Amino acid sequence: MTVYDELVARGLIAQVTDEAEIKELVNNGKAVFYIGFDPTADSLHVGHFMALCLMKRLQMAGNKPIALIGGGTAMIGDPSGRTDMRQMMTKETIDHNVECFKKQMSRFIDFSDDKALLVNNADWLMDLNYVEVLRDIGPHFTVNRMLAAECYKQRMERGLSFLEFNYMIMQSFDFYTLFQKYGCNMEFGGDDQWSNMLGGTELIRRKLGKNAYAMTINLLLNSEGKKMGKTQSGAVWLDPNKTSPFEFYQYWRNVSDADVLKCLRMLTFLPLEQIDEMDKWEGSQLNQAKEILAFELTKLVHGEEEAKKAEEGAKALFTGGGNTDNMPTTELIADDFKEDSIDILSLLVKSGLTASRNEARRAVEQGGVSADGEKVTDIHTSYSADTFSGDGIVIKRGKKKFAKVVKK
RNA sequence: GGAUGGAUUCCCGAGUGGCCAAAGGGGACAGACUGUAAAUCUGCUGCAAAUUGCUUCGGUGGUUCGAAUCCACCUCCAUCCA
Repeated sequence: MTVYDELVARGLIAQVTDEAEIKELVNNGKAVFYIGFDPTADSLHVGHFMALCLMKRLQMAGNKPIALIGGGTAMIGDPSGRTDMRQMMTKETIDHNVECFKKQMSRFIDFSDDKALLVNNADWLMDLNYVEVLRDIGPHFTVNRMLAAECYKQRMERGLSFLEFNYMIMQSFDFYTLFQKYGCNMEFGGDDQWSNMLGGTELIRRKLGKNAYAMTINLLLNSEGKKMGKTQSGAVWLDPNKTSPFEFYQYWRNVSDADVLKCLRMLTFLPLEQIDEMDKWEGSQLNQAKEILAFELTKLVHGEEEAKKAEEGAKALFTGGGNTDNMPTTELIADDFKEDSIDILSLLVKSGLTASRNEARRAVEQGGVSADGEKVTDIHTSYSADTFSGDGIVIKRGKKKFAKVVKK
């Protein structure tokens, strides 16, 4: 099976500019392609992860990836797919984020021996001269066409600033620059980037009279049509300090039935035959597929050791037995105790299981809290300091949130 | 620059002097049912020393016994006109 066919089979490809040509390039390792990542946060998230996987797949097939970090474009802010204007970011924040991105990326993509490139568009965007750019690039874009672009449509009603309007031009300029500098002939990106990417291919055709190609990856949507990789508290991050390997594992362990197979296909490197086999599974058997998905992804992102720990931890909590070593642990110090004991509400807040005492109170009143397997029914329950010596006790809030509390 | 309308809790949105910690919906959280799924039903959703107290309706000041609600100024947003 060729790489291209595999990408199709995995449901990754959304739109392409010229299928025949792209197939030819990609399958024969002749593509030099780039994917842009705007450093809007200090960690990559699941959406980026998908793009990185795609890079890896294509790199394994002999193509050369260029990871572009948008240190310059982040100064503008991409309006695509957004209903509100982005918060403007300071130069310092962006620089910091760029560093974080670089570190994380090098864990996935092999940049050694020129096998892949890592570039920052701040290097060529920041010193541009306004009038020169206008004269150089401006004539090749018409406002009419730009306004017709899908990515601006929803913003037409709510207002689109001139700043953001220019994003497409900046991104097109990136492609144009990479094409000349590195012979980059293809751009990949999320499907919401389609219009921005076409801007680049058009610019290259008009300025240089050469063909360049673009291909978009399907966004990872769940069965309800919402972007995956988001939780109530924000994105699922790849940085273990922002989303612990355990939480990461749990996120995938808990995807809905309808989404497991799609995730396996799009995100993991498991052979398609094996995934097709799982496609036949039904009902509770799908839980196994979810375990595989969670394990595989945690392994890719955090390494095998962490993946095993997360899996063990999960088993310990949900199926009983096992060890609790890897559970998030809170240490209590002497000051936390009043008259040598601590009440359940304080305990819940201390361990981060609830945000406030009010929330803790509610959780207890609704029967959602237990300590060492015993349901707590009284909000005045308190525990003596001795309880926490040794292995401490395990507090459970709801079905899926646990914390171990020990005395320091 | 001018005219008009607007800013309410996580989001949408009602409230136009006391009965307002603020309707309704969404989301989130918890319980039941389950498979750590979905759907459904129920509860719940500012904070705390908790039959009470404190902080919150864009900002700052004012009127009033009492202000999300009235007045003044300011900031921001939308629509129309330039």
